[in-house]
Amino acid sequence: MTFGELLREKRRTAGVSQRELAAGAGLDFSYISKLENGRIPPPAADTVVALCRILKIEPEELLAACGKLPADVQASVGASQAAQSFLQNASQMSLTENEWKELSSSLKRLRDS
Amino acid sequence: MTFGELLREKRRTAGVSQRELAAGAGLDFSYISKLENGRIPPPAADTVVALCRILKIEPEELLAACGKLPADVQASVGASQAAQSFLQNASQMSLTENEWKELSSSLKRLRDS
DNA sequence: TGTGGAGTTGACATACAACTCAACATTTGC
DNA sequence: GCAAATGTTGAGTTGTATGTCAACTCCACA
Repeated sequence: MTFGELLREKRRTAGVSQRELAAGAGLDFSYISKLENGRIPPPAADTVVALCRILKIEPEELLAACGKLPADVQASVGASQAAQSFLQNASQMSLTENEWKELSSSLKRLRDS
Repeated sequence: MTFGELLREKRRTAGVSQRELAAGAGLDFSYISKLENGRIPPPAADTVVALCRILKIEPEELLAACGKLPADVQASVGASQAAQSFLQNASQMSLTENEWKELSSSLKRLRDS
């Protein structure tokens, strides 16, 4: 499932036209068309988030489909040395989705307890 | 401590000239000078890693000083939906260095046990 | 049939990242 | 004190990201 195919599916499900989606996100409608048809690479991560806001969906799935991190996440994670180490290890381990979910639980426990 | 100041310190500690460092990493020596003096923004993450290889140091500290993630890390983490969720939560929580280290322990336990 | 909504396409624009090159200045070893 | 090593600076280059604009097509339907 490419980014474009996914975007088209989500947009149709939301029942909006390319023009409506583009206007909501402050983009040109022709740009949406080219994205959906894979004519150009996926947009900037922050643009993906803006599109998801209009489509009223969580951005994770679309972000994952284009392999990008939102700018704020990138900044906060990139600035920490321990986070850099963590991510390098995680990257080398090729974690499964379930393993990432386990880490999310560990994350929650950090502050809950 | 800016990226440039840190780079200069690490380079001096390693006892190499700007020209030697640049040659090892396949760069122009004038580029190193400008980086050290903060005349230009930090280089691409992969270039930082290349510099660290020449300086024989671990890349995390320099990477953190410029807030960037290596391309391979970015790709592997960005492609996972669960990793996207994890990082968005982690980002919002503004984790301390120690908390990131705790998560590294959790990461290790995932596969050890 | 012709009009309006929806989508597609090609050409172009703009900005920034990530450098190089050539010239000059400064420092250091002897 | 001077030659070689080292460092600094300004201008220019190249590529990629991230789009816009104008022109077009296609289709439903009144």
